[in-house]
Amino acid sequence: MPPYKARSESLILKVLRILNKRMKLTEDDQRYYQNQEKGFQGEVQFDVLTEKLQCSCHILNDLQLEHNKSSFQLDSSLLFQETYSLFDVKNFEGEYVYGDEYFKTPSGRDIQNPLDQLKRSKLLLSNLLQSLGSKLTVEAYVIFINPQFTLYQTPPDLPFILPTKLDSFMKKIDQKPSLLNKSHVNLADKLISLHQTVPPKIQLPNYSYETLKKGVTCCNCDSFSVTIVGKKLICGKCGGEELVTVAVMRNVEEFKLLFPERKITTNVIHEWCGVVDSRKRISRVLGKNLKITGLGQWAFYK
DNA sequence: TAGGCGAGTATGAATGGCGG
DNA sequence: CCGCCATTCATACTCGCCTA
Repeated sequence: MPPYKARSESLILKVLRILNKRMKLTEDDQRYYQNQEKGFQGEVQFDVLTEKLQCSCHILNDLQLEHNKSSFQLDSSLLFQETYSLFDVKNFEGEYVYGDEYFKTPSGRDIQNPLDQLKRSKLLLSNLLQSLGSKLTVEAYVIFINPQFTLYQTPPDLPFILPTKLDSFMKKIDQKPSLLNKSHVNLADKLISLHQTVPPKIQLPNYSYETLKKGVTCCNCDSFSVTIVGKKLICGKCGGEELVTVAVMRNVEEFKLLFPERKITTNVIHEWCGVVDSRKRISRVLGKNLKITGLGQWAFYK
């Protein structure tokens, strides 16, 4: 069953991916980026499992909500007839020892116990649902998706689903008796409408147009060693091919993500794309795919 | 004499026509 | 499709004049 609300990469992850190939990230930023990437991969892996469910439920991924001025995020959630299950997906890897505040590891790189966060989300969601007039019971779980994760001395009765228990847990969920009606669709739509696309400001690495590497990257392998042959962009590393038009627009999207406040003009994109030496070609591509506003020197694309 | 105002000039980016 | 070139056009800049 496809999700009722699909997941997409967060803005932060998208920007980090672009920055990672166009500049040298500091060690901290690099680690932060890898964590984001890993977290996202974990969520996607869990999506595979929820989409396999046969039971009657709505899958709502990646909701950013707010209640009483407190915002909270639901990685993954399932709307059943009588219950609303939310899942915090963690892609931790390695061996840890349970602690109330931290999961400890001999290497000293401890990670925070996600339980408090989970309780907070659960409470906020319960209150939000109540304020919307819904009587659903909220259940909350932390899903440890990575098979290479072990947590020693885990107290019993925690809402933790460890990798070895994941299969049976999903089976149990699938047997939940549930029949959905119009009110559930309404609630799902309501929650989606409350979803905030602009997540709370998160610190991004410092970057500037001047210091970023310009050029078009290969759509397969992110390499900058691409050349233009006729209508196509050929990658010297992996041999990947892509229409120049498509490649330029892909680059424009990257530019927009990195510099949302800057105006898109032929010259800017010409410089940004590097390999395309004809300004006119850029201008044509932009004209075809975007809407031009203004005239002459002050024309820009939207 | 300093500051405000506006006409005239410079600028720089897109466009359209043309030949290849 | 591509590059070249003349043309166009909105705004920025300059500078002189008028007023307090």
